[in-house]
Amino acid sequence: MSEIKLQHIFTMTVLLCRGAQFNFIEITTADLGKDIKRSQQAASRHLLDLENAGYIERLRKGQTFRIKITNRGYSEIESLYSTLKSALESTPFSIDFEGTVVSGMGEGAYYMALEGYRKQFKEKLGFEPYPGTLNVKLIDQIFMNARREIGKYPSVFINGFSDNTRTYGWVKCYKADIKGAINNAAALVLERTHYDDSTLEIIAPISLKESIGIQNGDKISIKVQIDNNAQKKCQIL
Amino acid sequence: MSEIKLQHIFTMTVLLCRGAQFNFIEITTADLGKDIKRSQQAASRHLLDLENAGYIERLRKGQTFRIKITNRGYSEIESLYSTLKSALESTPFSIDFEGTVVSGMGEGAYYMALEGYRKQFKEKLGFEPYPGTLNVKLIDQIFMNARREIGKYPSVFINGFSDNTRTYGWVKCYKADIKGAINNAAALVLERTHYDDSTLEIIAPISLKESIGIQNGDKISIKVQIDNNAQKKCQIL
DNA sequence: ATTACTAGCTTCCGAGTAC
DNA sequence: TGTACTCGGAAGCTAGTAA
Repeated sequence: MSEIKLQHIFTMTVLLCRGAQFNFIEITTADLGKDIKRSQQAASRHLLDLENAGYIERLRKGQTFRIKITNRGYSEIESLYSTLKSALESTPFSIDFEGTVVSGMGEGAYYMALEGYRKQFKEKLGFEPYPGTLNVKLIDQIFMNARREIGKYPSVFINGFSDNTRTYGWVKCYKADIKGAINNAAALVLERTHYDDSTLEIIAPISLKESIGIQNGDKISIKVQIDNNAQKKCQIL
Repeated sequence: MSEIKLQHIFTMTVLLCRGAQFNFIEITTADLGKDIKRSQQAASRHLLDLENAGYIERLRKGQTFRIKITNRGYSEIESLYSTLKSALESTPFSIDFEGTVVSGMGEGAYYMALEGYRKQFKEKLGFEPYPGTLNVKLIDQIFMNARREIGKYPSVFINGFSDNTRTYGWVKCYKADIKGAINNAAALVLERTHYDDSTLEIIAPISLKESIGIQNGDKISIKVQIDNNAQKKCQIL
């Protein structure tokens, strides 16, 4: 963990921006104060502190100073940067849900059986889903809020299609684990659904109810993965 | 610029690491306090402040809270991260020198004329140097310190060689600009040199003394470039 | 167990000003 | 001009403790 004081972060950043990693740069405490949005006196204080801590080196040149960041000073700011970087870039991009298994209306099985969907599922998810969705009734308001949000994130996108009689909407799929059971299921966000935000629909290569022994009324935990890299794009928007 | 208070940076970072960007996470103020190396009370204060600022959302669950970072809160920490990132990754990796042109000992011209060097210069630097080095006497202690350091950084490396009579040392080249004159010169660090750290040797495709009209005794400014990407490797060592 | 209020102390800042 | 000292006040922290 970084030992540098929080108050000195911007001061070091400004010095870095001006090239003080390699050069003794000329900067007055008044200018520095402006850049860090503090008074001249505060900037002067910071420089004294940083010098005492061995994070910067100063050389007198008449009335002014020339300043260079030491290797130690650079390591400190780099370490802080790394901490932030890992927090922002390596966070577990997943959303956890808890709910109880409920009986579907048979609709899931009907849609899963349609060739227009089956082909795409196999191609894009890598498995042919067991015909039928596992419907999970979410047990808390926070899960419902999250349920509403997952659709915003990058997904495996299953296109809608139409046959002779009607059109079928698109489906967004998110890789999902069911804790204590399988790790290659998928959570669905449907263009047209019969459920509200309190229900999460899950598909898997196998029958979850039969093979894992999940029954209606059982409580289960589901971890929905969100694409880590695609995430960044999402946040910039 | 980020509006988030400095004191809250670590608090937000810890929340982020625990997945609070997507989930309402459970964390007690005591645990949070430990992670940010502050008291339980300070952590409690931070959460109150962050909540008021609209950077986090909290839901009561009995005696404890569940916490999620808002979009606004995420933007704030991201903005701070960007500031640091640009300071660390986009700094101008160059070292500035000032000195006066001095007369060489004719040695430079001799070495530049050797086929063993000329071939490599042409191949690796992209130009055949004018036979003769421009010798710059550095005018300040800080430039001599920097002169001693440049050899540590990644360079265009010219291998040494030997002919029938003797061996010749390696040469490290660094892209360099001469302010107000040309921008495709190179500063040299020699394995075996006749000068101490107070002299910088420069080569260029043309005769700097003739074509630019630089004369002995003139004061010149030189900017030596350091490879930006290679830099990171260097710092880890 | 928790969260968070209060009191008191320390750190940090800005203004005035010496040099 | 510059830097940096002193002083008063604000901000932030800890410990004690209420709820």
